[in-house]
Amino acid sequence: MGKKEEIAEIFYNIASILEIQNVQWKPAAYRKAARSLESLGEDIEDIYKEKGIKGLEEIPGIGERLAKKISEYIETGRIKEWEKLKKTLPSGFYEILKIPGMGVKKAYVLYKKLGIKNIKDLEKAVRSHKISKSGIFGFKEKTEENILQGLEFLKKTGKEERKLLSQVLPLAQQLREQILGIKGARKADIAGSLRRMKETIRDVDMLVCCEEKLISNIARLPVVGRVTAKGSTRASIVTKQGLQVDIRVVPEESYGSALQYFTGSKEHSIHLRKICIKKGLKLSEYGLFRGKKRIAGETEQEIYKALGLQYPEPELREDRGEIELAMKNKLPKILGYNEVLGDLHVHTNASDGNNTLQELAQYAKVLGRKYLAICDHGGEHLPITNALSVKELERQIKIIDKFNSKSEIFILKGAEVDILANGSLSLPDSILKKLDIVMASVHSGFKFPEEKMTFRVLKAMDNPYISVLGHPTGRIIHEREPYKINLEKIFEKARERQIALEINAFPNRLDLNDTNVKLALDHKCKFAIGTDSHVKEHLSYLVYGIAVARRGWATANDVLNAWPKEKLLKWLRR
DNA sequence: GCCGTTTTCGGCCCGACTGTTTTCAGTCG
Repeated sequence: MGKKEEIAEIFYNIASILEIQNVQWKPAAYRKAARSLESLGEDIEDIYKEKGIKGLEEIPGIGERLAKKISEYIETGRIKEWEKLKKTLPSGFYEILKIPGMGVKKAYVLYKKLGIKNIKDLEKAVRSHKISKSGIFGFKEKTEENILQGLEFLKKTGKEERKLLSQVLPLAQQLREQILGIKGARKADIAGSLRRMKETIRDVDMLVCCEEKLISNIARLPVVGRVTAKGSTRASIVTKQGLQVDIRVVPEESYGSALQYFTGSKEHSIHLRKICIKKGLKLSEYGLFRGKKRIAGETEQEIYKALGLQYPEPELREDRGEIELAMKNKLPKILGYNEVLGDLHVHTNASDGNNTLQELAQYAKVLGRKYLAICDHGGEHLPITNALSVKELERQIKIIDKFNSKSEIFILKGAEVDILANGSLSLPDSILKKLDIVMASVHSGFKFPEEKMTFRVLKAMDNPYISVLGHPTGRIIHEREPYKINLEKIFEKARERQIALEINAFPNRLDLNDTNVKLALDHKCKFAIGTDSHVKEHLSYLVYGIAVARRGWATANDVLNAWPKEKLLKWLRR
């Protein structure tokens, strides 16, 4: 858990205590601040280090008071007010709140009436039916049963991390197809964070337009493992693969407003609703209303239009300034999923890949790619298996030239060279200058202190033959934190030296990530999307890199591989 | 406690489902 998650957890807990104390509004403010911290792209300590308290106050939902508390935590490792507040409740209390269905109110009643202080107490009380027998107002057998289910769920999934976008998207698309296959189902769409293509997903929101009675048929589909709730317009299911899906049945006339609402993000929707209130309108999942009259709702487009806003693509809806720009009709035209023509990071079996150049090229052609950059690892004595020596790379260059002379798909001659500890590269300039594209990446010394790491990468970027900085932060989702590096300095250098930043599309890398892409765009950097394929099937991961670019507000002009081959080669050969 | 093209004071998103007290509070998204 990083610093910002730690602070967010404290804020959530403070919100719980204030709610018990019946304090008005503050709990919501603390929760909003906590959510805001969790979704923060940058490192909270970096922000504080660079811009101080003022920088913290720029974070949405953080004002003067909370900024102070955050700085106190960063400086001293604790928040005095929290240390005082937390003594009012047993330390295990906050764990109980993580059980689905258990909120502050219920947990507090159980603590006060039955002395339940932690999850262990709770489980014991439930199993011995102490709660239902106690006669406490509002707690009977069904409540007990639900707590037990919640406990089981927490035990099973509590440690389970959010799933990768790539694991969820195909399953959700498959479920959507099955729903559309039910007789009488007119429309079905993925909403929620999955529609916004977030890098990780907790659960899926699915919208369906059909007769309400058909919800039972959906609950009986073969992919469905368990039904956890079912009403006339909503059902919650868990698929056999363990994916949580919330399904909502929506009438035709409010399909667009429902899609808008359930796509979120929550912050985007709340911001939108506030604008509505100012205009004397009301927006809900049932439509946009003036008084009782529905003035829009069938499509998302007509809702945004009625509010005087440009239509924002789902990937933009994070309340990161898109609403303000949409008001002024100044939203960027973000990169389209069909606009990327090639893949700029592919490995063959010459280094650590599994497929031959020919197999990769053929599969890329099937996927509609126009060009492909082969960037096998290069250099001797590397911590990377099978890196190519200068001789082997020279041989590969000849093979590619021969291949290109009689192939429809164009192969760029490239290499992924290693940035060594001192900032030098794993291959000499004499071979680099013979390549079309040189990607430089860090593959060792991930624990370097920030200054050493930044210096090392900056030094490597002074090499005249480097065209792309590979996976610039080194993070691997669920496995490895990004290494400490001053990205602002890297971005400045990248613009100065005209080096593109990779958006590595491999599903557990996605590096740069969305917020860093947006930051780099402020520095006017260019990007190269690459799948980092090691097997030909990986070539289809391109979509996840495009999603990151879109979420980072990049346009086709900002992304090298959205350019035609000639323009790309000209840029690379400057 | 945050926030500002009506406000530095006075607002703060909206609705479904659940269990239970059969009218509504709690929880969730």
